[in-house]
Amino acid sequence: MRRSRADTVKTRETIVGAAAEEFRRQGIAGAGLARLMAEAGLTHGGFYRHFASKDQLVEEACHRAMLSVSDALDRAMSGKPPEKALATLVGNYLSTDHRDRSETGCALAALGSELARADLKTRETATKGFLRFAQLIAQRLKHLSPRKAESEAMAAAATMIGALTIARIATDKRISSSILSSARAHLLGTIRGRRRRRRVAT
Amino acid sequence: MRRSRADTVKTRETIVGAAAEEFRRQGIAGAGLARLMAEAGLTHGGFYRHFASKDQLVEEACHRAMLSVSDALDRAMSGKPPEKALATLVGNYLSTDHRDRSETGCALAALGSELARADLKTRETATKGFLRFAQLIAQRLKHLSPRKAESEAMAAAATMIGALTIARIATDKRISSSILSSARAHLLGTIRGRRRRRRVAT
DNA sequence: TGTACATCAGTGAACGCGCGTTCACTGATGTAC
DNA sequence: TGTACATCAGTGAACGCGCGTTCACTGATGTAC
Repeated sequence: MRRSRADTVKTRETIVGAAAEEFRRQGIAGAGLARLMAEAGLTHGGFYRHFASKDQLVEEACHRAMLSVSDALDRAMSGKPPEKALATLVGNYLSTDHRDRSETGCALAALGSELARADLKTRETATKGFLRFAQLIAQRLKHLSPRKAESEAMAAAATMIGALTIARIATDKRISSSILSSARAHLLGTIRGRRRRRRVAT
Repeated sequence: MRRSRADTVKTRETIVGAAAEEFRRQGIAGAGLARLMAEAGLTHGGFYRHFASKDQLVEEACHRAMLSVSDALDRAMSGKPPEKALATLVGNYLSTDHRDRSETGCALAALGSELARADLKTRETATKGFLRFAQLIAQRLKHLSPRKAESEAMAAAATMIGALTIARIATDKRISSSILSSARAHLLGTIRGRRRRRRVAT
């Protein structure tokens, strides 16, 4: 039966939320609409009252997932000085916790290779999410020119996404952890290392 | 009708080769056995004379794909001094050519997030491929201790895989290219930069 | 404010489709004498 | 070396299944008077 406008909005949010988790857990192709709707407490028939297609849900779920992760990282860094903030970001992103909870983590790491084959709108959303992620880093690289900071931030973001993806592929926990810690060490080295070396030089 | 033993071996190779391309092109879930067998010049019914399941083909195709890429990189570097060799590797891997031809490129970038959900054997094969890739780098970081070289090589490999994956998501060519060039600049900077800075210091 | 009617969120059955997998069948290859 | 038979690579139809999507139906909500 018909629901109130407020309920309708809430239902839609619930579906997007369930999708954002399910896609990151099972992959886009691996997550079926029927199961996903059931997880949102609904039957699958009602899906098309809210969305034109699965692709549209993918785009919105991707958007939601990206925002929630970069917001969480932003919050974790808030108030901290640049170097500490970056260490926090790197530590949080490249944690075993993040690795073991892909359903609430970074969509680019959870869905990267599938997103490359997604439709245009979804890819644009994912790209914007990546740029926002890179910007969280860039704005804290104060010792670099804006251009160089943007470039270094993109590389750092790519390192984190790649390392998390590979750490999830590895079945051997020791190897998986060493991938994460190698990336952490490298990134912290490029943040702090520059400064320390400069001090030695002068 | 029955084929000669030599033909049987050749057919199997053809299927694995077609699969290695098709999986990287369409994704693992997106590549169907019927189409894949047709591409190998066969009907789908004969598939199970060669493989126990799709999963087994995924594992073998992944293995083949990884070997062909690291062999190609190894060949491109052969005979070159370490620093030049690394620059070649980085330049080849992070090229627009590699980005635009995922079907013959690195399986970790083309299938990363799907491999994280693949079966155990496939994930082990993919992990070994990653470690081999990292080793191609590590053995050329002669100015570092073996342990540090391994760690830095893993981080560099993760950077390349992540950057290529994101470059394939971006629909805007300018953004896509700037992701590749940012990662290239960063990696070449960590190879050459260290040395230059050390000279300044001493 | 109360009544009559249109709207539409959600249900559950059904659609066609392509998937991975199985199977009876074929005829050339491989084996045994 | 030649013959008789077993093997099995490849074919093409068929299996059940879950997929995304559609639809007739329901009844509470929203709207118009």
